[in-house]
Amino acid sequence: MARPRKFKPEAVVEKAMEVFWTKGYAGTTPQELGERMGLGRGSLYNTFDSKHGLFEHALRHYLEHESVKLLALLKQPGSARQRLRGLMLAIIRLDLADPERRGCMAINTAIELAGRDEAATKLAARMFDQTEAAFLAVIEEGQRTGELAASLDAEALASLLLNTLTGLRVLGKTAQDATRLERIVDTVLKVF
Amino acid sequence: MARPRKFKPEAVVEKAMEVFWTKGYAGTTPQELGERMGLGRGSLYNTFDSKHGLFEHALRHYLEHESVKLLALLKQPGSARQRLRGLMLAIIRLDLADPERRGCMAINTAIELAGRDEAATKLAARMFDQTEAAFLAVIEEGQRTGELAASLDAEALASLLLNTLTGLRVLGKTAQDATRLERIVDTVLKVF
DNA sequence: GGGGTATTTGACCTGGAGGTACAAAATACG
DNA sequence: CGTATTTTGTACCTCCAGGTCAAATACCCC
Repeated sequence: MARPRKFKPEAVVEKAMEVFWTKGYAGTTPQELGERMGLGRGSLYNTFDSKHGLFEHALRHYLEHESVKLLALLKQPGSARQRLRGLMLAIIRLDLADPERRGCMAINTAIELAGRDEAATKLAARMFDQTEAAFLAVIEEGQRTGELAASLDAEALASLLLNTLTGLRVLGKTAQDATRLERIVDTVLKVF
Repeated sequence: MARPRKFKPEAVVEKAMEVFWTKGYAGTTPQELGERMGLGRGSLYNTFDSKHGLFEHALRHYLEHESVKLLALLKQPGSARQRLRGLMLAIIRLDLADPERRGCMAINTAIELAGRDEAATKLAARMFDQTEAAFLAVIEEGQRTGELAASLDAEALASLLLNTLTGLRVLGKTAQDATRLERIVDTVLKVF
């Protein structure tokens, strides 16, 4: 019935995510968004209400894809400890290997927008909860298999790991190499 | 010989710090800076080369005053453990009590500018080092007095605490209340 | 192949960012 | 008291952010 759109919104949202992830919300211009996705601002604003609307889509995409991709590393074979450790070390390596030092988009958003943008704040908070839940699942599984003491407070440990990972991703922004960060991982795991 | 300036540069830098702290670098306009400090942009650009120049002064001021003020809490009476715990709990409370959720300016800067602004990145990194050193001093003191086991790796623990505090200040951006954060503090202290 | 609908393109608009220029004002010094 | 020197405030400038709109275009369906 109507002219079909040339692009897959999904693909555009992903491109937008890349840009926002790298430059932040305020640091990204509609101009650049258009260029990177290969469409004019007109089309852009026709599909997404506003820069902010697009940002929400992009952040949601991050939660549902990028973040999930990382947490999937927890499903690798090995003991609970190994998997928790493996995830954190892998993220350290990824963060340091990124020449742009993008870090975690949810954290970046929390820092930039928390308290001033409700929608963004909620999404970031959701990602924190999601990550904590993933840690909790691994810990509880470790307890069921007897690898980890049942007496441990699994929820408290999950929160600690969430917090640790969050810290790592911030320190990773300025870190020169991995030694300090890896040492942090090994030290925190001593509470288990 | 010449007309004297009406304002104390120190006071102006502090005002600038407040604004950058709250709204970030990109989110702050010269306009607002001028208004908040009560002088025209003319004077402003006459004294500080550029928005970026002023930002560097503001960030440096943060490191040398705000940050130092917080770390001074480590000097309160009590055991090493109590002082470490006390600092983290105090910061949690401060962060949650702030309606603007400004968090830590050095962390905010690392997130926003790391990898794209060398001067800012270095200053933020310096603050991380400074914080870690303060933790290390307390831990080593605890070891000297026999409160903490000499077998502990003091440097590793200091890094862990730096990382923990960093995480807390990020999670504090979206946290509704202190329970999760306080639990993190108590859990991490179990490695001692 | 023409109608109806939706998308695209590019021109256009307003406001404000970031900064400069310059004349007027205020001092210390001779 | 006049002058050199610096600060101040205002006006001004250019550029781009963020967004809107009209016309041209492409498709589906009959």
